Amino acid sequence: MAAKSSIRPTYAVISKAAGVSEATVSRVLNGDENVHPDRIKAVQDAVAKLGYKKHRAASSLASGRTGLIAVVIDDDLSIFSDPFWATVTSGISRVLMENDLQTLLMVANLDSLDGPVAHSLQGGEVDGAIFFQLHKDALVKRLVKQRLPMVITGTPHTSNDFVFVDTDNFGGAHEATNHLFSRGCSQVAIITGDIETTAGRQRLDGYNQAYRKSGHVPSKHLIAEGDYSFESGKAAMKRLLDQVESLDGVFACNDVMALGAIAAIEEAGKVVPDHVKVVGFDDSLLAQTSRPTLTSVRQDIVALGEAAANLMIAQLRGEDAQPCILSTELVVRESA
Amino acid sequence: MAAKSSIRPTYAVISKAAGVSEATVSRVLNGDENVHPDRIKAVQDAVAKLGYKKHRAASSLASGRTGLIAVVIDDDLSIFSDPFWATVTSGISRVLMENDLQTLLMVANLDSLDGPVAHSLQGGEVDGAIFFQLHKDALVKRLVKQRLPMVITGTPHTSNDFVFVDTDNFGGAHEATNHLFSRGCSQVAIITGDIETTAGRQRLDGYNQAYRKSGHVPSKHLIAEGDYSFESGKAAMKRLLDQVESLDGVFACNDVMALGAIAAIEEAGKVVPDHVKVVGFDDSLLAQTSRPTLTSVRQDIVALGEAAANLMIAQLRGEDAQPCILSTELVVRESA
DNA sequence: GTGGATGGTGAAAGCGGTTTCACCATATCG
DNA sequence: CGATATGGTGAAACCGCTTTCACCATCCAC
Repeated sequence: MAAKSSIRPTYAVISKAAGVSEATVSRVLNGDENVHPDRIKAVQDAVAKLGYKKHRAASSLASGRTGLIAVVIDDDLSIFSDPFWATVTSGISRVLMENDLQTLLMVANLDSLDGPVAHSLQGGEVDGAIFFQLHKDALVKRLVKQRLPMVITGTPHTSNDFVFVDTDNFGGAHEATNHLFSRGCSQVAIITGDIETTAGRQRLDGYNQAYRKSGHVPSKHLIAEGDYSFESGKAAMKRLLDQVESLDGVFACNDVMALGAIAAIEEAGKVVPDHVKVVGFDDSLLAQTSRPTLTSVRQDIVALGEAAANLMIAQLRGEDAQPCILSTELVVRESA
Repeated sequence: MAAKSSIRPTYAVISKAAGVSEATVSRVLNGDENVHPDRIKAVQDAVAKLGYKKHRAASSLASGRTGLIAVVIDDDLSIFSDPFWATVTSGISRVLMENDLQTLLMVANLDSLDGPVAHSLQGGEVDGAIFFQLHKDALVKRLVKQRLPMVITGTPHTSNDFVFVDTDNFGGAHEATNHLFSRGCSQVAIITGDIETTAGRQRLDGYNQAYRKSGHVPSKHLIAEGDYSFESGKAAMKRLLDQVESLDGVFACNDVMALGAIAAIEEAGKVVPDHVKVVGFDDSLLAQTSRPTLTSVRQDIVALGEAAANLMIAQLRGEDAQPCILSTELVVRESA
């Protein structure tokens, strides 16, 4: 038994100080309605005076609630280069902390239905889990069945069963594409992200719809697939420039690929935005520091995290949580 | 009492299945030496067969150990734009998980000695804490006194008392500066980071020493102070160009400022690297995607996290943990 | 062969909360 | 006015694991 660094007061102490039973202390501290105001006050005073703080482990053991929410991140490439998840996580963490919940971070490969993460989540070690960018939803589906409260950040493939929050990928892409047309472009290409992901798919859909609405017809030649990396953006742009001579606008599904595209355009001896206009997505730091600075679709990433946390809290309260789509905003800079 | 989603086996079940007492089950599961091999096997078999997993809360309550390590991040600007901490954290998290410890994420303002974070840490809710970039060490000092195992990521100001891991800021800056001289520069400036931080100070020291070793004398005019932001880098560079006509090299203490510097240089009508060579620090994604691509000092950020986690684990085991400095590597690209 | 280490074990007492249950007051009803 | 709900309360069981303690074997030395 590890020596306790300091002797914390327990219910025994509080109840004595307040002149009530431990049961009543518990009632007060858990917001039970049926306690006489006088005793509520007595307990609260004692708690304040003695600087009492509940012992999490003891509370968990007795109640079955841990006060822990897992934030589960697939152990993927993107994490190491993209500040996105860090920002979302900080939003989540803040809201959870305000609600007296703690954030348990799990970075791991989620393919296995049997890894340590899966065990933790199934083993009742947490009260809920917030997932990021789902590639495979086998694990999540199972957890839903076990009635673990969950929130997905990013739209899942089979959306009906899950509670999720997401940026309005469709709307953002739509606006980006429209912007290029309104700037006078007539041949607008798209460099997609991974279209296996819903975000990638939705951005492509937004592009397509904007294209059709503009009266133009989106040609297959104008669609190049990327994977969110700089190199893929550059390569895709090279292909596009080769195939479509009159190309004068491109919407890249993230900022990194947009920079790749700009690199390719300049290597081809053309100038951004004079010859080809470029719009990115994310409005990351890159968009502000690149030259030319990048017009980009901004998403409120912190808000995304906060929304995820709030949906989780709603579920824990037993309220029913509706999926939530956050709107985007186009930030116009030099590139388009 | 929340209904348990599934009935987990308990010691009662295991001990019956293995034909031993619960005490012995506990001994086996906690690696007690003095148990007969036959019983160890019996228990292990029962555990495997029944898919037993320890109940964390119960274990914590009884043992006083929570199995939780806090990763504490000051609620600062940098977090939202810099992927640095995310990467470190993922390294930490991985190592902790491999050692059956969990990562509790706390993003909060650490100025107050009395906030929720301080309470959690002091209240025995975690077995240890890993801090990032310390600005104020009042809280940390207090926790050290309370004998909470701690690791600081980044060199603390008063280093003697703490266990910490850090990148070799001095060495990296030294190498960067040397590189500029070896490329033929003679007037090499530095754009420092926040020199209130030890990292900022060490990088400046490395620059100074490299300068002296080269036989040149570092002039005060060659030192411009920045704050790690793009704008500060740009402004600093503008000042430097105004003051030192013959300037032909600059070492910026991070990549973002290096990009700011490049922007200022080009605005002044000069060319990188022909007229002025630039070296950054971090080797972030920015360094690879900027144009010209950026020569930068690379630090192994994941390793930094892993080292921090390993130092924590060593402390938990009662071994004494020595501070640890990770070496850097200069990645040469177009800018210098 | 006896006394004292030593290894191996189980019963039982916690750890610090939560929750059930029985109980005593009042308040409400017919 | 007796019978029945209702609010408020404390005693005690319990959550699942850890650890102390007492105890019984052995094993060793003398």
